[in-house]
Amino acid sequence: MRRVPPDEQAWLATYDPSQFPPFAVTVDMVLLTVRDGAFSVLLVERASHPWLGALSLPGGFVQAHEDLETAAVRRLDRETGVRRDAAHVEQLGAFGAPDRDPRMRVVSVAYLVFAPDLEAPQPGEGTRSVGWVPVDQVDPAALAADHGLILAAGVERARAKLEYTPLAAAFVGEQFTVGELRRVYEAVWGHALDPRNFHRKVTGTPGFLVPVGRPAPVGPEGGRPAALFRRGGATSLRPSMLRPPPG
Amino acid sequence: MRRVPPDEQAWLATYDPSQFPPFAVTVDMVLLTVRDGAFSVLLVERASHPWLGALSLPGGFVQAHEDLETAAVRRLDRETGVRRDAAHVEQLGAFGAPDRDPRMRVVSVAYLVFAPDLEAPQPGEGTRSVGWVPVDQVDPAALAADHGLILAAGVERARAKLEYTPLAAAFVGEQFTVGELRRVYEAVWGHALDPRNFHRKVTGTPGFLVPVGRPAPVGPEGGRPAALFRRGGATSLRPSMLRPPPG
DNA sequence: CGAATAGTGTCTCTCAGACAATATTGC
DNA sequence: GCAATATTGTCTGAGAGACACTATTCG
Repeated sequence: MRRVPPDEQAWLATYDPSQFPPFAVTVDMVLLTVRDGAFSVLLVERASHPWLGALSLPGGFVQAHEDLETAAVRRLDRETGVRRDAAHVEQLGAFGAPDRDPRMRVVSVAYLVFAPDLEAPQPGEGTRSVGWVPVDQVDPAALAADHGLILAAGVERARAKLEYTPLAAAFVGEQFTVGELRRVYEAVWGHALDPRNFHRKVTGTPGFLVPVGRPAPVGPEGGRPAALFRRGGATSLRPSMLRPPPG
Repeated sequence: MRRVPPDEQAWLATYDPSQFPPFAVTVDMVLLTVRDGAFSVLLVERASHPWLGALSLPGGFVQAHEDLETAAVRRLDRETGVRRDAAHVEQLGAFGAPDRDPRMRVVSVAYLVFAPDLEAPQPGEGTRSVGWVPVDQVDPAALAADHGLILAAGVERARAKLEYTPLAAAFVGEQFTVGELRRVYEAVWGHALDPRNFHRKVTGTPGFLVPVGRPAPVGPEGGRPAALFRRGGATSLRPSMLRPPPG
């Protein structure tokens, strides 16, 4: 990759890596979905020390030669069955308070994942069980390490991103109706939205939705069949969706 | 801090930290300012291997028991003379490609800092010189390690944050005029803004600006003296400032 | 038919962009 | 006065929120 100059090669040969404080690096994932109308996060129950028995975000140690996002996606697939191309993955940030792990100095790089509602994920190694929990029913203080802090950051980031990106579509399937998309916004923001204004807004924003020929099957509640859409190519929404003020 | 259960104490006593891949953790800073109308970044010339002589972002290794942000702020003060309370500091993200440093596996946590225009900063230890460079005159490929990537992320984050936060005020002094604030937006976005519409927008946004009694001294160009303002208490701008479309 | 959901149209108010006009300084 | 910057005001068009109304299905 980079050409190493000769004098630097000589210097590297005399270099002692142990002069720097050793850290371990982990990845933790805030995997979010909308499930039965509830904005929910995937939590696992730890089957080993430390925090044996506590709920935590899925994650684990980064291998020596592994890219950070690769490490996150590898665990995503193995522990939850979520494939990378079926979800949105972005880095949330680094969390590295000195006392966040009793074993040693650990910096965790957190990843935020938006996924459609999935089949019940399978527990992976080192975890006892796994399941979706509505985010407003999670007790942040009960989570392992600083995972309450990481979860709060992920939830707030998700709520903000729905405003100015088309990422709400990452929470629904390949094809979806305007009503399904609206229920994503309502679940994430915890606010009812006017179906008529919402319809006008999303169908009128260029690049957000692409019409699919066929109509959707009628839902269990009856009603007129809705048109089906796919995600458009837009990466940002201008002007953005407006989140109702809290209250 | 956390109460450690007895069985976990026993387990900790048998725990071997060396079973996890060792990493070094650094902090790098994207320190931005507006200087003579140019959106600029602080770069240092490395005085040691690796990348001897190359330009890089200021930064360094995190100490064993040091918080990440503390490590960043400590270097900010020591290498540039910028005090924490005079600037805006936020985490930009973690950069950890396996081959980004030839010495060993290093994960860098990047911090983004907005500061007013400062006196010429002093070179610190391990750096030969230090100076402000307009961001559009930086060759990203010429920077050490992946600092071109980190810089690009910081610049884009800064441009976006001016839209929906009052952080532009972090680039000017304690007291400032509407014209000074407008020139910050123009420098960061690279777009001329209408002074009259800008004035109406910022003075009409609650919590953005607080009037100070006195008027500002007249500048070198003459003209009517401008009113002075301080930052208001707002943390976000709703509705946001609108960045003109690129082009 | 009524209930439920989908979709269109209409009105009003806010606000951004364009730009005229006035205010206050230095020269 | 003239040049330069600050500040206020006015018009117009885009768009958000409220909400009446029509369309299409199930039972």
